[in-house]
Amino acid sequence: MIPPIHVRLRNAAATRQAILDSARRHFAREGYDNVGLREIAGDAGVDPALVSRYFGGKEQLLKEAVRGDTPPLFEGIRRADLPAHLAGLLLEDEGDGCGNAAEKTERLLILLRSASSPKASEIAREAAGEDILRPIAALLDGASAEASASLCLAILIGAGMLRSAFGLLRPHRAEQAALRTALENLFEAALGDSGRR
Amino acid sequence: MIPPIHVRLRNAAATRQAILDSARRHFAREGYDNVGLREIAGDAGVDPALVSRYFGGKEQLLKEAVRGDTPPLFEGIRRADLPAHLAGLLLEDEGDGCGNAAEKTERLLILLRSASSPKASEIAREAAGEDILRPIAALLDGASAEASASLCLAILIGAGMLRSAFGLLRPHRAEQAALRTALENLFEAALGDSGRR
DNA sequence: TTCTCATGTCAACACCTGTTGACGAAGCGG
DNA sequence: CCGCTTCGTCAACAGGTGTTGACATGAGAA
Repeated sequence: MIPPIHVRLRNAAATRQAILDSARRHFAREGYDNVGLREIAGDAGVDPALVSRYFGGKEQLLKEAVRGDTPPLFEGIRRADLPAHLAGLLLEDEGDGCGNAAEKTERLLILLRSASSPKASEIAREAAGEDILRPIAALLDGASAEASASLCLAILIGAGMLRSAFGLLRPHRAEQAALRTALENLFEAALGDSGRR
Repeated sequence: MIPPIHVRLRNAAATRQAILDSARRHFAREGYDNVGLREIAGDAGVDPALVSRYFGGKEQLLKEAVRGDTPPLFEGIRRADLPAHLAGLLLEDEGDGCGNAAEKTERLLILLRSASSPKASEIAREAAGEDILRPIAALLDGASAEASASLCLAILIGAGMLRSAFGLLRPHRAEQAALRTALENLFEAALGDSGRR
């Protein structure tokens, strides 16, 4: 189902990237401490020891998986686009349909699935603040900008959790548009009266 | 900080209850697989072996902790009261201020903090459906009743997660009322046009 | 008391985790 | 060829988990 390239002879950079990709996939789908280094290394076609060796530990691996080279979640987004964009981040997490999440929302999935772990929650919290809360709040103004952004993050986490862990909020094609507009309305309500800057 | 009664001589029913109480506290605050049987047993003043012996395993303990004797979350609630009641469930999770969550919302915390664990997610999913989704949907009508209830659950999970794992959405006294009304508006938006039955 | 059974304790098991040190082997310049 | 560095593998470790069987000890009955 997930066939990575196992033929990769003594190329340090490629091996490192393969580990990072495998880690992103697994962290996003299972969460930080529901997956072992042996699984991550196995899917990368590598010995588990290399993970600790290259990244200096599982926590560092999570840090690089969360930060790393992925594009920012909010770029060129305006206040008026926010609800639709947020709903899109949630609903497009199926990606290419091969079980791989879309690259842009993979980080979001990693964050929300690793929030419960005590080892990972600090990393997740920091990344969520930097990558989600701050960009959203920057688009708003008024005293309630931060609170509104927090509510949006809450919806992201809750709805993402329902989808990825509970299998809920995954309607058929016919109802998908309805869910999207419902989510957009919800995000709009979370933003409240935080006007355009 | 949490001193349970360690003097409990050979009373099977009382020890069972003590284990269950300790498990509820820990599951609600740390989540299913972030706490060990040794911690739960330790706070109950009991040998860890007794947990497996009385409940037949950690998973069964979670099942009893989630079901159990606690009162239902939605009782005597009408459609018009729903937003305020849902917001109350979230904001009153501090309980007596001694670190113990209010009994009524403890179950909610157990559910949302154990949703990520693969061992516990099935139990959490089932309990969430029975104790939250179904009661909410029962108060609504129309084709979108289930979807609206799912959105409410998403807000509960997300906001609860932000509060318990990230420490967010915990305003000072002055802003507490504002958060409450913001949450009520959010739940109202999630309910959408699902009218009163 | 003595017998008995429920109740609780102890130590150990088997399993899994992340991590590391010692070793092997490929690539490459000499 | 040799020597050397980089890359990868192997086995093992220390720590933690849930669980279980053997043993101790309480309370109550005969």
